[in-house]
Amino acid sequence: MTHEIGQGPESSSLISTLRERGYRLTPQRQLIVDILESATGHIAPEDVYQQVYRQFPCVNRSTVYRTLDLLEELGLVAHAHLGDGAARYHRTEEAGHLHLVCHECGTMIQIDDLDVAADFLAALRARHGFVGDLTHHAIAGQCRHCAEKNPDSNRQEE
Amino acid sequence: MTHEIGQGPESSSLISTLRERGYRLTPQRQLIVDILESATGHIAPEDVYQQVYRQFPCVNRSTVYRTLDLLEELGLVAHAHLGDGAARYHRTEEAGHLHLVCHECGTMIQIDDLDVAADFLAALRARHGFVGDLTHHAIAGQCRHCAEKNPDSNRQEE
DNA sequence: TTGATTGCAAACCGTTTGCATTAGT
DNA sequence: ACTAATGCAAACGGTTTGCAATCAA
Repeated sequence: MTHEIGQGPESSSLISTLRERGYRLTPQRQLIVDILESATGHIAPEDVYQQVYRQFPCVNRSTVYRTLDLLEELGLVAHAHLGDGAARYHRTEEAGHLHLVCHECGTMIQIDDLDVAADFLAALRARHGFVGDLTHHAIAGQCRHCAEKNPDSNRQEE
Repeated sequence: MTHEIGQGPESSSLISTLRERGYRLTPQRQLIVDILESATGHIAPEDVYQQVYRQFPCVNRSTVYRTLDLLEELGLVAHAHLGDGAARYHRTEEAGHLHLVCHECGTMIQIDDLDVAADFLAALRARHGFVGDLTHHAIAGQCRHCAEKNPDSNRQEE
């Protein structure tokens, strides 16, 4: 890497976190963190890479993956699986969402208020000692529209 | 395919379903259906293929995939994503299960009684018109053991 | 006979890996 | 100087595809 990568304004918490844990501060990491910090909501590794690439085509995809892994280890980001292909990353600062994905039309409903799930999660915890996280996998099903149009209860598709 | 593939005892409902819908009854399809019918619980395409292969090595993986797709279209099987790699197929006759997967130790808890989720699903339906199916994706989280050992609420891993 | 179904091989997508080189500390 | 981090290229697992050959109807 010979090109210069300017450091974003918000890297300070990252920098200290990295240093504390003995990791090195590289331009690539700064860039990727900056991108994650300016992104809203969920973003796939490929999207991160595309944004990186626009600025610095020399940065490699695998570095994006490795950096996302690192940031997840450090607790700065987390990923979720929304049913389709790639995982989606988001800053852990941001509140988690529930994702309802219709397996007929593909519509995704995002639910910010996690209270709907509170009793269910409490029951899982009480009965099985399991601390569930419903934000990690999308919830499959039929959206209102498709349920009205096609009210079968047997079908299950992606 | 020159080898003979005997037809299982339970193919009759499939045969009629196929014929009704204008599909052809091939030995490959019979074999795969027989395997699915003698299998208990969830089974990955690769597992199906391995069992097929043991009996008839000439049958191709892609035929397994295509047949699973077809059977799903016909409503005879459904698939679920349990967090790790491959999808798992099961007969739709069999009751659905909830799968709780610990993202720290990998333990999977299977819950046959879907009542735990009933109120939650009812709430989703009432508030968003969404008919959710919690059996399609595993629920991520921490199992009892890991939650006691490592009670952080921030971490999220596969 | 003829179109659905198969086998094959190759491609696909998202991700991971081994290794030599580079560059933070 | 030392070793973590990178770029590269190749592999991975799971799945899908285009096409010519086959075979159930």
